[in-house]
Amino acid sequence: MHLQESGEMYLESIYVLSQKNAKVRSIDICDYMSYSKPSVSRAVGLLKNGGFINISSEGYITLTEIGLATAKKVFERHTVITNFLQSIGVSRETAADDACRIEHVISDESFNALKKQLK
Amino acid sequence: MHLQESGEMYLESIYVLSQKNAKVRSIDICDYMSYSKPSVSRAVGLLKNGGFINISSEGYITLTEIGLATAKKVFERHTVITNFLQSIGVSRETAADDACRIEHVISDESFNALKKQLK
DNA sequence: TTTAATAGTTAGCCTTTGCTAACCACACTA
DNA sequence: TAGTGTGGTTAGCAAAGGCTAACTATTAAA
Repeated sequence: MHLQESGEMYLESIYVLSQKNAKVRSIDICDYMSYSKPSVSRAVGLLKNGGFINISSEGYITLTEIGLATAKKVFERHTVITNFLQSIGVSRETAADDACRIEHVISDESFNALKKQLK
Repeated sequence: MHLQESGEMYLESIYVLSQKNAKVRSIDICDYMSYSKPSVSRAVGLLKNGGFINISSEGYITLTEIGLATAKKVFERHTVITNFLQSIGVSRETAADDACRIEHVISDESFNALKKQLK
């Protein structure tokens, strides 16, 4: 199942939230992403159908193996791109904002080249 | 009037086409972008309404001042990003493909940093 | 016990931007 | 004159992905 840019953002957010919160619910995603409850509700349903997350009966969200792998990949891109941009003089804030958008559209080849550059 | 990513792509295409063809019609954009006639017809109408292009009675499309400025800006981004990616070892083809998407989402700040890097 | 807050869902709207089907207008040719 | 090709438009569908309004269910507090 192919994941849209927005799906990647949701997975990344869930990953980040689960790094610091232990329990992640839809409402936490709403707060984190500043999206409405219905938007998150639908997205979460799609991610569940796609096999990227599991939802417990109490509403707690966990990443599946494939969901975690995807989230980690996107998150790594985010980190590397942010760091790279900062390394060439871009401000922390702008670097993070741009990384947020570039992470979804950059190819593996270019990403790896950027990563190499960073070392 | 704010321009969507797709609007930028159309303007850039019109700019590129007008560099080598003297006369640009909607059908040329169809061929160049591999979009259907109705898609291009609507996009062209929107760009005209937005004041980015003019259309002669014979159907020839020209960029207005603001349209040209926008197109040039996007095109410069495309060129700089492509060159930058190639300069760090990315293949010509992938660099161009990635530039095509990154050019629409990168901030001025990051773009200028990349450009500086290229010198 | 009734009320209020919190979490989530359902229904349905809106925009963007691609598409096909079908049509119009014009020019050229058999 | 009828048919054909070319360029463009209109009507309307579809998918993504945001939104609000309104509902349900559960828990907590007055």
